[in-house]
Amino acid sequence: MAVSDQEVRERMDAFMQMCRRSGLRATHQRREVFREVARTEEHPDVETIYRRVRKRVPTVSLDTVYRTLSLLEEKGLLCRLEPFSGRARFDANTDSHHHFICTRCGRVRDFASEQLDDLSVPRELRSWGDVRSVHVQVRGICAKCRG
Amino acid sequence: MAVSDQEVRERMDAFMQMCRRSGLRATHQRREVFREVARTEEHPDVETIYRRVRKRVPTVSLDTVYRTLSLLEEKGLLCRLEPFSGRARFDANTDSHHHFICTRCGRVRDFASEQLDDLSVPRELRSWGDVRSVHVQVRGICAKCRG
DNA sequence: TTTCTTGCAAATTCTTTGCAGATTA
DNA sequence: TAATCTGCAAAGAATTTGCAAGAAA
Repeated sequence: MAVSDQEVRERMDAFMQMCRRSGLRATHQRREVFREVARTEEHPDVETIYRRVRKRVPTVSLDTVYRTLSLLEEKGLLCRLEPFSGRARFDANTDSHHHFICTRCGRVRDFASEQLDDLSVPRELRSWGDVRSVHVQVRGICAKCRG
Repeated sequence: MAVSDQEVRERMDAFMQMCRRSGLRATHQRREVFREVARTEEHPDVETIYRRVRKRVPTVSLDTVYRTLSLLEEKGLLCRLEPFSGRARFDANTDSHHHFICTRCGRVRDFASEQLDDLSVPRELRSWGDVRSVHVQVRGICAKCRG
């Protein structure tokens, strides 16, 4: 679950570089927010990150954590697990199918594929738990947005 | 984008059957909420469903739409596009990777797979837009939850 | 200094809940 | 009738924003 020291160092370097390139300030708060996400593979939520950062930066505020995470996402240093989930969206198609998602407008289009349905996933997964289903998410820019 | 009349009819039948089996009432409101999701492939959000249902059931309230959608999801008649997105979660791994998600506890575990990275998606997708990346989401019950 | 950043507090947005009256089987 | 549903209004959770004070180049 923990990321190697080596890897964390590389990620921190990438962060410092990004700041220099973008003319942003690598403040104490920003460094510690990024470090908390960079050092783990457990994909913490905002509240968790906030709680952990506060141990080292007791005065940090929750909205700074939010602002920093948005910034880091925008700069490509991290991404959110479900990027298009501002509001709940529903699907009455209960057959197995997959999704093409336009990363610009958020539109989602279904597609079916027998080939993708019986995709074989790495053997190691079996020791992690019972696999119930496999969903493929294809991301890109839709024809409408491409213009 | 529109679902065939035949398919819509079948979905409505499944809904009526579910109500009977579960001892739930197939009220006007519930029927129209389900119909709105069942008749389209565009995956509408709650507000959109509400707006459309109101055309036929002007007195329906937003919270009834919410309650009905939860109920329908629970009964397996529909599902939400991003089921695990109560709060935002972050990932500092910018290399291509995939996710195993436990549908019980929500824990997410990364895995890499060259084979999955160059998955070939159906040809038809190319006409929908530029494909940028492919993410595989494996859902199941993790070893810890299985007990 | 001068621009960028932070913390506070309040606002927004999305979703859920308690309750009394209306509705359905 | 008897249990279930609905609409209303208010509460709750997650996230965003305006602003004045504070920190970094």
